[in-house]
Amino acid sequence: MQLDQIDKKIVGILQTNSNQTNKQIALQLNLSVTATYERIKKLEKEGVIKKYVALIDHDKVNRSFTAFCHIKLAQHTKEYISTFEKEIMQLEEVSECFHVSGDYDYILKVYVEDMKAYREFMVNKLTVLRHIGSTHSIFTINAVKNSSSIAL
Amino acid sequence: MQLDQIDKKIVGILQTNSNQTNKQIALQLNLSVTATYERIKKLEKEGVIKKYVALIDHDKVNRSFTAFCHIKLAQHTKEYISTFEKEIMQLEEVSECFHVSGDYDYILKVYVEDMKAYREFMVNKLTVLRHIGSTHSIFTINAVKNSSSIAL
DNA sequence: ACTGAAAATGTCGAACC
DNA sequence: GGTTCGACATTTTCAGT
Repeated sequence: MQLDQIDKKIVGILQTNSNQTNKQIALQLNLSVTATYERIKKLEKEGVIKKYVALIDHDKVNRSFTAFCHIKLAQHTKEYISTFEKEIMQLEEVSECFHVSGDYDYILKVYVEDMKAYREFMVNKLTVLRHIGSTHSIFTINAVKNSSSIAL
Repeated sequence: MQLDQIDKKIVGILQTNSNQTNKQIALQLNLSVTATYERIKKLEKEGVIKKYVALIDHDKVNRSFTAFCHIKLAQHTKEYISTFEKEIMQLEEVSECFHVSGDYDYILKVYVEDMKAYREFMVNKLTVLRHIGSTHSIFTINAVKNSSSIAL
């Protein structure tokens, strides 16, 4: 699907705040409510907009501790990779997992309550996984910017 | 604010899909529409729910290339840190920026179209920033899991 | 892309368990 | 804390143009 300038603007608006009425969005676009409605429906249908979600304040739910965990597998066979990825998906503390280039194979983003909880996560959940070679943890001191949106 | 089990369930539901009607949510909670409505409003008012956003399919808008960029500052004075953080906020390619412990000072998550665009970002936008000591880039081969939600 | 109109929801007060 | 009922305002949704 090809996005024109108006579509891109809609995507920008909805990435910032999706809880606006069609009327409010139409106003920002200088478009009628129906035209806006149809464009949004199309973006949803085509899968450009994957879904709508609520973003939670980590501090208010005791998940202020963010860590990046770099992981090296013991081997790089197809079986090791696929097993590891399946298991990592099950860990609720892991909000993101990327297969990456470089010294390590995976980078995880982990949200837990505090350092104690992170230790428990490492000892009881992560290192019990088979196939893990080594890990390296980086702790965040402060989130300077933490956005879910992408610029178009 | 103290969250009970029902609140946590609401947060879970809205983190997965916020585009449901109160009625649909109430059904999942075995609660009345009004009770559901009031709990959600409270979560919003207290700031537990920060906002609602649309999530975009990166592939469909040509931002399939994800990189983690580790950055070391030249010095660690207050002035260097504050200037760097202000400048990094302005870069639209940077969706996340964390001040971290370890060998490097910052980790950025960068979304661009491809490697060529990443090179341009590095050369024209990142390395022109003053105060940067060194950088180390890690490229993602595959996103195994990429969620915005946190488990409660 | 716009107008107009029906159907569905959001919103909230009130009375009550 | 929870429920139900009711009612108005607002929105969504869609047909016709």
